[in-house]
Amino acid sequence: MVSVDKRVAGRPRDETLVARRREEILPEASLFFAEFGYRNADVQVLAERLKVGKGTVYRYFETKEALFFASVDAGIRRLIEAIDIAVEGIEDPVVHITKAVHAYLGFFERNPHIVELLIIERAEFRDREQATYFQYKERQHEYRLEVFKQAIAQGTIRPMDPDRVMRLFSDTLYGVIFTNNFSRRQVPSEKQAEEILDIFFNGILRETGQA
Amino acid sequence: MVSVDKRVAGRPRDETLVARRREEILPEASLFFAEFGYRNADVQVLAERLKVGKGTVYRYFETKEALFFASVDAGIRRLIEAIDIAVEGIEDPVVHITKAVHAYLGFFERNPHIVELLIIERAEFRDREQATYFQYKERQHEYRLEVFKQAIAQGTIRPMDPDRVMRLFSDTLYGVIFTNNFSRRQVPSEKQAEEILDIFFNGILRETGQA
Amino acid sequence: MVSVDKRVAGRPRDETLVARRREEILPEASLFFAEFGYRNADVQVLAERLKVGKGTVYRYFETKEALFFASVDAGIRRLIEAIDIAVEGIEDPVVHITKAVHAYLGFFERNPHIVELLIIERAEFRDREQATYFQYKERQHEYRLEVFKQAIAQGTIRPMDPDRVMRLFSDTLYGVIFTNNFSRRQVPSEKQAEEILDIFFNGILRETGQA
Amino acid sequence: MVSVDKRVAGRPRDETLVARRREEILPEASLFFAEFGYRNADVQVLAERLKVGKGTVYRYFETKEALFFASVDAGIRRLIEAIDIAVEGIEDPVVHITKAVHAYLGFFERNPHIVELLIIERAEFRDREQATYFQYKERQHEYRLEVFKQAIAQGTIRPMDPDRVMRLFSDTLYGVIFTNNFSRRQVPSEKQAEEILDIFFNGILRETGQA
DNA sequence: CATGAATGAGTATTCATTCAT
DNA sequence: TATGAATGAATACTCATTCAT
Repeated sequence: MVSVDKRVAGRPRDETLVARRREEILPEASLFFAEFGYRNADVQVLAERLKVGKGTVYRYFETKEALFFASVDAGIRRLIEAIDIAVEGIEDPVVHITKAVHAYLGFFERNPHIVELLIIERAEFRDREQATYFQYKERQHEYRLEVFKQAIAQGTIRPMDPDRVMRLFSDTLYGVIFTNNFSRRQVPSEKQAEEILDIFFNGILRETGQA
Repeated sequence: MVSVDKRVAGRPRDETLVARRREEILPEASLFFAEFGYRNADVQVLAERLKVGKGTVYRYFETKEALFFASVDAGIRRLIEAIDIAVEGIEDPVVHITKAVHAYLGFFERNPHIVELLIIERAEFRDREQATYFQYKERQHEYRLEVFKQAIAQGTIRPMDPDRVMRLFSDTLYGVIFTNNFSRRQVPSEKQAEEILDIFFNGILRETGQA
Repeated sequence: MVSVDKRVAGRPRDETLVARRREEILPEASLFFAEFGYRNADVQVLAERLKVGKGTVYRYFETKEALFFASVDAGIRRLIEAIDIAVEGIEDPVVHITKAVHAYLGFFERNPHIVELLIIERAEFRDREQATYFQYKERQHEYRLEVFKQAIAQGTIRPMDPDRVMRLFSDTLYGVIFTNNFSRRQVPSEKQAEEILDIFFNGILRETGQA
Repeated sequence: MVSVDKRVAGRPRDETLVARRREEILPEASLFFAEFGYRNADVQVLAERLKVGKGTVYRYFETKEALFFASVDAGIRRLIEAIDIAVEGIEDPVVHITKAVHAYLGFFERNPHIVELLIIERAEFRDREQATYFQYKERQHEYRLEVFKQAIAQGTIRPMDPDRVMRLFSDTLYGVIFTNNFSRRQVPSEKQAEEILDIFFNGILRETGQA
């Protein structure tokens, strides 16, 4: 991730430049799309914010669309990273899940504009096979699933379909970040995470038993 | 100069026509926006589908934007209605909630394109104070909240903040319909509702007790 | 001009109706075009003002263009009439001219919107062979010219080309009504007429004699 | 992240280009509006005549309206210039006036389309406080008035209100150029100027006295 | 490499006119 | 005859993308 500067001989390798420029452009582009949406976002304006020529943006990203996807992509990658770091080395499944939920909500609390990108992607590119977010999610799926399976195996979680539990977890989180964004709620992510976990873990009925 | 003010009748103005035409246009418009998104939706194309002139569409809806909002609006109203009918007269809070969840998911199973409209509204009109969906939700809020309070009062639901429970419920459902839509999941709504309710009511941990 | 009501037998003759309706529509149409210009004038709006259906307007005037020309035409005809009445039976050429100038300016003082029509006609229909105004003017030309010739013959006016004098007279008046309109001057027409006649008759130089 | 703010120059911004392009576009635009009027003038067509893309026109003029006003403006400025040059350094008021009248009529003889622009401006933008022409005229007013006052003071022009004389002069000229344009008269401007001056200076009556 | 000038496809909206009732 | 619902041609303006400098 950190590009080592191979400036050994006379001319720095282009490879580096391209990567560097892209890294410079993307964060601004994310904020930019989040602010204006896709269609209303004028590349000229982005170029001005970046203090570069419009042509330069196009030099590093083939099309506006590619730039947008790269922005979403970078956001998702950072989300995955944040979660990975949070759960790194955690053995206990319940703690694992807890940490993951906190990391997820915390990430979007710190990067609210990334939610916008997800919405925009879906709204503008309705026919893409799978939105970026879900592509990544699929890749993480097996790994995360393991945690649930483990918890069930060790009896912490009652016997249920791990897949559906996991799906519901992630749907809920997804719904929460959307709704936070839509309604401009200001609940601290820490507190929100605890509430969610409480209900998910313990249910809402007094007599635990059956629905 | 000399002439009776009210002359021969001419074609009488059909007072119900406006309402009728709008009813004819809206369902098609909903599908249309859901298919193309807002910006990519060419009113000309909608007119062709409706087999009317473009001017006719504009005769009944001031602008494309107004048409879009009317489409979203109609969708939400139908959702609210569907839920209201489902819970009508149900006294028991748990049954009430159960019915509502089924109605909600069932509605979007039958009207998947309405999810698209919600997404599009948010993506295109990011600065609207509150998206249509949430405006309606707020209105229903107090009423739905009562159900949770009742359930807590009668001891069915353990003592918790009814507001946050309700929020989480609705966030989850919201996340579920979005995710269903995004990932084109084909889980029957009935089954999905049951899963959600099971987890919400009972939690996922075997030993109920600790957070 | 005053349509006699031939309502003798059962059904009134259509001829009358057509004329009557046109007479009802024209004055309103004149004001209407003067207010909005030609392109910005929406026939629908005119119809509303007249409290008739849009189709009715089209029943009596083939096209919007025809309606506009008819409006201009009616205005010009009224101008000519006003002048004719003013100079009727006046023998003395100087008095004749004086009366005509007063009548001309007085007419446009009372009917300022007709100036607008002249301007609009020219602006919108730049390629018409001769604007309505000038068609009428040509017809009056010979007759008015006679007055000048007479005045020259009898020595009141010094020997000059009667045609050019007359043209300049009319150009000046034309310029005056335009400028009055443009600059929204509020000089009473009586006074303005006198000023013009003073200068035209006597010139501005102290020593009268040669150019 | 590490990068010098000012990178390789790239294509330098040509500061004079904007001015140059506007100069190139305006004359064609003037002819174009004069030919079609405002509403009938399709910017696409203008672009074709200029052999540039439509976007280029819009790059240098915000809107069609702005382009039109700029055209009128440029015309008027050239008129004022032409007159200023003609009267430069002329002391004698009568000669001054004479030169000015010649310059005025000569200008419109050479630039007949500018008359059209004045008419169009009035017809299309009826509610503008003061048409461009009159804005400029006001600015020149005081200066021109001085000439008349001088002539009266030195006794060349008989005692009269200098303001009304000047107004009538300019109204007449205005009427003349309009009428020339409308009726497509082909009188050489030199001759026309002389005629006007003859009548204005000397009047038309044989016995000079007063009306 | 970097730039920004040029381009033209794409689209909402208006309104004169028609014609069924 | 009177009406007004329906129509679709017409057009300003935006902005992604290209490419000469």
